[in-house]
Amino acid sequence: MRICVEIRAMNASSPETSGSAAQSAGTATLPSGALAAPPSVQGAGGGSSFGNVSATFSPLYQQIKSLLMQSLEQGEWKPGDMIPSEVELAARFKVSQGTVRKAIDELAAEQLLMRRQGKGTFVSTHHEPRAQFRFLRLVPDDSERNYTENRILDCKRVRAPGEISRQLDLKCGEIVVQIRRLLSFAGVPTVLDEIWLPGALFRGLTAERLAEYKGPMYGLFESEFGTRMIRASEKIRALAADAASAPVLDVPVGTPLLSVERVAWTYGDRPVEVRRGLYVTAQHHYHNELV
Amino acid sequence: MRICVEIRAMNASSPETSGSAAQSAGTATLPSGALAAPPSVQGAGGGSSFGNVSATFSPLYQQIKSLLMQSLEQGEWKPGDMIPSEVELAARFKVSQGTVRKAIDELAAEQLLMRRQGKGTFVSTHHEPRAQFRFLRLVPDDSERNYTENRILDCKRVRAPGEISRQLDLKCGEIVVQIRRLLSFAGVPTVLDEIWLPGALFRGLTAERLAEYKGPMYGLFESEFGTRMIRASEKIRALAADAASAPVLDVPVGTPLLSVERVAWTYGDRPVEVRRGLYVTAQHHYHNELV
DNA sequence: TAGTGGTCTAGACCACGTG
DNA sequence: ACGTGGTCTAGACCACTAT
Repeated sequence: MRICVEIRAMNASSPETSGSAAQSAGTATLPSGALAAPPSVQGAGGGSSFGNVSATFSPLYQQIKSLLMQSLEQGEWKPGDMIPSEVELAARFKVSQGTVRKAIDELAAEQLLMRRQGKGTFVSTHHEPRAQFRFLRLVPDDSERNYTENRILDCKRVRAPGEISRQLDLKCGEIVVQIRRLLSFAGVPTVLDEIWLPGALFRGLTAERLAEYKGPMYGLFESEFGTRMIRASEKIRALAADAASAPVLDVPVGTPLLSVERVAWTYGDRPVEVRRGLYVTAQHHYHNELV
Repeated sequence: MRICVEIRAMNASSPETSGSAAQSAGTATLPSGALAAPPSVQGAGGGSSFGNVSATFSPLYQQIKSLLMQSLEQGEWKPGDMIPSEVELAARFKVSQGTVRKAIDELAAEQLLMRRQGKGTFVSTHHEPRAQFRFLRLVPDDSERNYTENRILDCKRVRAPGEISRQLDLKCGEIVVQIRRLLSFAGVPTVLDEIWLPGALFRGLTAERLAEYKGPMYGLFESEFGTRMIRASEKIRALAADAASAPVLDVPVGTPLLSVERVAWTYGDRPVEVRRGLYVTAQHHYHNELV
């Protein structure tokens, strides 16, 4: 099904330089076929030289950004893929390259795209080494960050506890995948995670699948389940190790631990993961940059 | 003393549109007087249509950014001030408005400047309400963030301990101001901070001065001591309250606390504060957004 | 109405990576 | 040599704010 996409709420006209015959861009309207995707363009119409409606104004580049985001979400370009060049996209959307550029700039700032000069613009992926520690802010006090030993303790499907279903926007009692896993650094148990994922999105996710997978967990989610984590929020507290966690982390009961509660979102601001971690901070710390 | 500033390592030429007589920008060289400030421009020279030296290439807008940063650092525009308009700056630096814009964009992203449509571009300040909680990431679990009770426990000048002098890039044994203060939320002691500042930069800083000052501490530093914190880095751990901190925070010895060690920088990547905080996270949490 | 930042265009050239 | 993103320019118009 192809739907006519109406971009361009209002628009600047072309430069009328002294004596030069620059072709007019005027108030064009993207005719169709630019994208086989449902439209999501807001903004009232308006001419280039008369009535302008200032309510619900959305810049062109924001509309382009939305369209690009849709293409990403719908998998027109997969993680790791190169997307069309700026010139191509400009032609597709019937806007200038500069406008496409500004849309891509924002998507790159949000880490959804990666620009590489001379090569192209690529869809980000959790598989590239750079992304390895994008969400794990725990770093060793002295050494470099190195690879991790990941032990899956548990993986089962359960009815979502109230708090979890609320955070995942699920109906009460819906099925979630519940994972427990232990991360060790240089043989030292350091991170005990408990993870909840919407069952509907992660059919076929088992402890075996998790255990045999080499690489970051978000990479697995992205490649095998088509769910890409693009943003997260964490709440951090200090907590004493209890009888359940202490033996797993190999610390005495009562040891102060970092409690890190994360919610992760995918496209469209949909929460798709709740993760509660307990971090041993004897040889590590949670790093944060304030700007 | 006025020094000739050599901007513009290499440069694009003007558009030679069909038949139009656009004036050439060519390979201009900022003659002088653009700014009464020491130059800091790197980048080798080069013509517009021959040999280009690719080593140490620095885009024009980065050079403009550096010059703007110098003006900020040297106080040509004070916190809260409006800086000259983009058009004015473009004229001053003999570049296009777009180039100035890109420089300002980056400075705004780094929170050094704030753009306000229709009004102008302003130097950020720690006094504006927005900046109040820019560096304090501890937020109440339930309620909104509200004002704070700030009690100065101590303020003295001491020889910097080894670790502190190292972090502040001071010579061993140099004098630092050491402050201890307690933050309470709704009457509940919550944050116990220990702060070290280079003594040379904070002459005249006393407990009285700190106590009587209403408003954020970084605001005081900015207004009264001309030192503006623009960036910080934190290391977070879980720690048990000890005999010294427990009574002040009104918690039992052994209570798990968040330990937050901050280093803050001013212009030129110079560290000017070390701060060690102990946070009670019974009713609060440290909030962090991952992107 | 004037001035500011914000958007958009069109075109030129540069730096980078690959053939 | 070619294609990609990156820089730079010049100019027009829009949105917002203050007067």
